[in-house]
Amino acid sequence: MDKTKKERLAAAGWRAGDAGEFLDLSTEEAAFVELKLALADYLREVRSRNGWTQAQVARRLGSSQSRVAKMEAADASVSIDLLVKALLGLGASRTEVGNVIAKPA
Amino acid sequence: MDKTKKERLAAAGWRAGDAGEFLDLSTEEAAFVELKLALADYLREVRSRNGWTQAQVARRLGSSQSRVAKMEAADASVSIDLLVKALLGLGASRTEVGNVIAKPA
DNA sequence: GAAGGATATGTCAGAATTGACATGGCGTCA
DNA sequence: TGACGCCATGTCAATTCTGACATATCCTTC
Repeated sequence: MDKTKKERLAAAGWRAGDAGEFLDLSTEEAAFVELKLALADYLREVRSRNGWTQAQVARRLGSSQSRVAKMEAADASVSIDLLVKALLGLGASRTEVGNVIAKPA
Repeated sequence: MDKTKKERLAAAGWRAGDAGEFLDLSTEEAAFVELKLALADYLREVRSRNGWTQAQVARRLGSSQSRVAKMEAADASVSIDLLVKALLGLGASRTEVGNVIAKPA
């Protein structure tokens, strides 16, 4: 199973329980994917909490609706850098970002 | 002042106090750089705590000594993804990474 | 069930990141 | 002084990421 497929699957429906349950993710790979999912989920939460559309968020960040959708889906083409920059750009603090990453879902 | 120069300066000697003191970093840019510096510093700490050389760490991570040096220097060519993967690869937990990011230096 | 707004997915050219190599600097030891 | 180990910096080809566009899928509301 290639890396793309793994991230795709993980991003798709494996937020219940540990990602990498019967996927062949090493523990570090699983931790990485989970960390990314946590940020993606939080991004969506911040957006909906403020009643924004993906297009509005995209405008704020100087990006596009499709990329915001991919961010929220933790798509394989989205980096942690992008997610962190997006959260900071929407007003989240460094501490807030850290807590999202640290907290076990 | 361009982005590269800013990160370079910040990475060089501005860990005392807030980066972006008299640099023209916006608050989000400053938060991003500080976050990156925190991870870089922690990487160096983990390495020295274990008594490893940069070359040894590089071997463990499947990278090179020069890239590890750049990671620890929070070089502009280093992504947060790379820093996070490095820390996880050296045995740090997701929570540990989150705490490093969250803690106000 | 057509229309419209919102979100999802595929693709791609341009930009950014990465491992590797070369080389330079620094401290230590003989 | 020279040799050696460790860290820093510059460069670059290959890979990966990103914004943008096109298009598809969902929901509501009428």
